[in-house]
Amino acid sequence: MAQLSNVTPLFKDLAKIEHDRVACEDCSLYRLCLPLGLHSKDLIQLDKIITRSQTYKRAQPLFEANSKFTSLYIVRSGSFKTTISTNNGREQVTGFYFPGEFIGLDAIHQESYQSTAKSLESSSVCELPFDGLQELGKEMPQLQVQLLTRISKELAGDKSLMLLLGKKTAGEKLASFLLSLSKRFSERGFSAMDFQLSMSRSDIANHLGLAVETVSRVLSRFQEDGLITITSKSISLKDMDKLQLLCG
Amino acid sequence: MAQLSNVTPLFKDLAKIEHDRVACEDCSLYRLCLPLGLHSKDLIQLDKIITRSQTYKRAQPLFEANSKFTSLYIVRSGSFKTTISTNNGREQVTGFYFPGEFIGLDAIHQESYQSTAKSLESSSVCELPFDGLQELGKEMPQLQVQLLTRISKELAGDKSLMLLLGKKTAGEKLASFLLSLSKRFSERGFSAMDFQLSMSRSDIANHLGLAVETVSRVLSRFQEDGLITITSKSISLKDMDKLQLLCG
DNA sequence: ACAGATCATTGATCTGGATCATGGAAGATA
DNA sequence: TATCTTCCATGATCCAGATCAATGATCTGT
Repeated sequence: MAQLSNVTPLFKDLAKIEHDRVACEDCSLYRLCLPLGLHSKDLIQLDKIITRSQTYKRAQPLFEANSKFTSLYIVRSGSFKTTISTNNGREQVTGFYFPGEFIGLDAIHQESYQSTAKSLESSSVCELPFDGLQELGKEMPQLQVQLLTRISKELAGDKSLMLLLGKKTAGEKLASFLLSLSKRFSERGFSAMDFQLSMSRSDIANHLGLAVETVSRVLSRFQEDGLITITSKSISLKDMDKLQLLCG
Repeated sequence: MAQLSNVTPLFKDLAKIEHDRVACEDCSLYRLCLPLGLHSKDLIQLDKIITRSQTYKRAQPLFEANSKFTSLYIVRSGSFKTTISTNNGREQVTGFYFPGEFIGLDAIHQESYQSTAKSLESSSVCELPFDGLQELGKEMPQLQVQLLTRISKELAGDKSLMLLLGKKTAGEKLASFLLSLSKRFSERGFSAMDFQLSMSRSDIANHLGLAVETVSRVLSRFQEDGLITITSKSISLKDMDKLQLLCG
């Protein structure tokens, strides 16, 4: 079967870059991002404390667990995963992050990051030093509201994931996962039906509390049943209604 | 074997009440609660928007999923559980809440609660209307910081729970759960070794992604191995070091 | 104080998904 | 272009924990 031999990295060009100098106001992520709802003059203030990163190559860490917490990050292009570990080294993928999404929110309450964040492909971020953000927050309540809203949304997502991990079968897990990706992609102006999986099968398996082999098998089954077409990293959802039903 | 025939409800008297009129300043939960770090005059403002509830009896809902989101709640006495459900009615216990802890943070980003909260025993709460809180927040950045810190802490806890649900064995799950309760009780000035389980075995099982029978068996095994003593709702941790090791 | 309902414990059996094993495809490195 | 390594798919086997079943303990309401 023909494979796409040279897959374009996901979201690479979503934020039109000139990496290091694009004001929030001009960024194509604006409507998905933190600044939404801020006044233009506030936006300029915010802009001042943001650092736009250079490119992270695949698998490069954004921060490591237990390192000092200094900044929140917003994905600018590409994608990331976060993981936490047990003492004896078992690892759990706690989330995948796409453009406009925050990374590091779970560290705010303490001195150091509790997860490790790694890029899944060639990616970039906006760095928001937390001290600076708090300073700004004193004069810009709307910024605090935004932050609170975002973190609440992540919390809600994690509660749903608990339901998935605790109560769903392998098939339900995969169906839920694919539809959740689909939703996030379409919110970002991409096709809800056809997209690239920037993460490996084993990242998916780990995130959903499954073995890689199970993920492979279930995806193959979904394909046989005409629910999806999948070749390596490219997936196409053929029957979203049936997938929806399958979610449990 | 002798059972405690009439177990005193957990935490019933922690917040010395006179239910409806105890200023935050005088509340025994002060150091665990939201107001921590606020100036005295701010505290008075905060006090004004807080409603102190009457007693919720066992299994009484604090709010239901899909009802309109209006308020955050802080447990004042007793304890609560929150649950979410799949479309086809399977339920996941997403958290247990003790005095000084927030309920409803995952609803901030939307119009309605996404979970249902029910009391586990005779309990009471402080109700914080979210609109009022936001108004206050505009003049009291410290309040926003507190809120952000609390929600981040819950987020971090949920990430750890994902690790537990996805990667731990039944024994590791129970050991982690018991130690986590122990920690929270001792933070509240109670014994870290001896406490009451206000939730049923089936709530525990559900929360940890196990069957009730498994919870029973593992607890019995822990008892045989001298790690704990347990009679109905009363538990006593006999070997915290070994339990710690068992967490994985 | 009693009856019915719910909750907890323990044993017997079953199963979904893990683990083990293999071979092939696709990136990475040089 | 060859070699190494990681990733993915699929088959065979196994097991931790689910499910089924039965009994006793505890709670609730009257």
